[in-house]
Amino acid sequence: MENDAPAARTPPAPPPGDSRPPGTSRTESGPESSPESQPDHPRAAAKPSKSEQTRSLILETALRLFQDRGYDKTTMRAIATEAGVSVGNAYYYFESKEHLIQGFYDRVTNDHIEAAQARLRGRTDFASRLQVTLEAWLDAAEPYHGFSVQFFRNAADPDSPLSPFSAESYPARQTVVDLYRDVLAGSAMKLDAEMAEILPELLWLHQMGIVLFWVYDRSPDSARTRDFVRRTTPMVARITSLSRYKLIRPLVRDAEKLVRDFIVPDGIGTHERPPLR
Amino acid sequence: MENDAPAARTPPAPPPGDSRPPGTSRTESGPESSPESQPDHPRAAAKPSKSEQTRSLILETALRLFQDRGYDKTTMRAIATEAGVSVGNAYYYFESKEHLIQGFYDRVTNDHIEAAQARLRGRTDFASRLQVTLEAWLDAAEPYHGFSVQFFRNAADPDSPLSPFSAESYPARQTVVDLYRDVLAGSAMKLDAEMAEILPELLWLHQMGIVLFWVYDRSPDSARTRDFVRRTTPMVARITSLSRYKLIRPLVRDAEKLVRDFIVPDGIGTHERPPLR
DNA sequence: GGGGCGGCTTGAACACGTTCAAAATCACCC
DNA sequence: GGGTGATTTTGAACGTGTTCAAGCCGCCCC
Repeated sequence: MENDAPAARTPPAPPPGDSRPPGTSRTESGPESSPESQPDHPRAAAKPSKSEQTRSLILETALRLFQDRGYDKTTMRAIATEAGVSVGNAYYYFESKEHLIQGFYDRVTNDHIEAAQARLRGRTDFASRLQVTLEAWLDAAEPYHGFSVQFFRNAADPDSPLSPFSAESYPARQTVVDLYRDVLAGSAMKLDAEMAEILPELLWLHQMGIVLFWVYDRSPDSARTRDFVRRTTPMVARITSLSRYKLIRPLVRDAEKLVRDFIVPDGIGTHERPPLR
Repeated sequence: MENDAPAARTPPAPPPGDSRPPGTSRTESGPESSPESQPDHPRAAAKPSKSEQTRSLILETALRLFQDRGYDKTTMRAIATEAGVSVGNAYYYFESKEHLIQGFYDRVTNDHIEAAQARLRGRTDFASRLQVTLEAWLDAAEPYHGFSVQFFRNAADPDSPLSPFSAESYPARQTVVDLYRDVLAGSAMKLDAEMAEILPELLWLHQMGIVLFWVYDRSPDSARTRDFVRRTTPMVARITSLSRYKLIRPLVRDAEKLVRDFIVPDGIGTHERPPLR
């Protein structure tokens, strides 16, 4: 939407450098997440610059209102007013209303990883590790089930920067893939080296599938999804374990190639799709 | 969205009866498609009432503009102007801009069914029947690949009437399920009677999966999706054939129950399965 | 102090989807 | 023809997401 043909009225160009104000890594500035872009002060616990304060104030307010009134009924004006800033200011920190949802996603991801790691400690059975990891996600996401649909509407658009396959989503995605790498590594399961490299990504995809299921699930407390996880995890584990055998590996490779093809590389921008025909 | 809390400003009630103006069956009134829903006047070839003319004029215009400029860049004002009517008039016939997309979907569905039936004639091998059916869909949909994303954004919202699982989508969905019933019935494959009842729905779901893949597929002429279909169809056929065996059937039943749970029942008449053709 | 300079903030203005009360047109009967 | 009620059509107005030119503020250097 932003790199479409200009709206014919936009004169010069974007004011802030190119995209994001400072201190704006996609994965929320959790206590000790991966010191990604700028490993400036790995120690300095909190240096909430004025800018960062404003940013998170807006985000907090938005998420609160989203939960209270739902996404659609929360206007940007309301968010701004409630946060005590101007609309324009909200847009200075977030490219669009939808980008605020990314905040929710980042938060869930962080909570998930933390909770999962706690539950994984001491467990070595792979199926069990996989199951607790997925359940940890469900627990982390449950409070936001109400407007998760909004998030998924964007996920369905491969062009949206909010799509889990997008380049912009790369850091967040990688964090989760790493989690699954750990789920595998910490298990007693024997694995081929190449498969150990490939499987985490596929397990991430599997989680995406579960999430899709969950979005559609209306049962109280997402009981149906939980049931689904409980029942299918052993199957997935079995398949994973089969990847040891030469016979199966090519299949796994194919699957991985497939995923990789859909992930838009962290390179030049979006394949501008011409207006068709 | 329409049955949320009222907008507090809408005084009495909707002006047109309850929902749709006359002559507005969901499956498009193609020139000589299958005289489906109402075989009232099997003869009267065309009685395009003024109302119906206006409606289809608007739809045609919209679809044309969508193809020319893309969905986002086509404004309701542009559609109305181009069609020579007022914006309000467009809204008289279509609840929203997104509902216009339903027109595209209906059209593709009709084209698909027609093409599939032609290609099915003479074929008895199930795998082959399945494959040509899916390929027929790809061919029918290709011209609209450009804005298929738009359609799928809504599909991702279980609440949207545009979701393939919605009650409003019931007729269109049923038409396709019937097609798959035929794909099965016309094949040489032996089937358990109960499975024959259940499988068409699952094959429909399978098609939805392919569609999802296709939406994301950027390869020229959707080559990757075609490849995918070619490679996975035999597998699906094998699984289908396995449903003959007692051991597998419960699994199929489970899968079907799952689908059924997500499909929102058609308002009043719970799940009546209408006479199949 | 003054003069930049760059990050931050503002709010009016814009474009677009959508609504609605009123007007126009049609259908039908006396 | 004329009346009457339904159907269709109109376009101004509204609310919302988004943009942008202009202003503000803190900081550094002379």
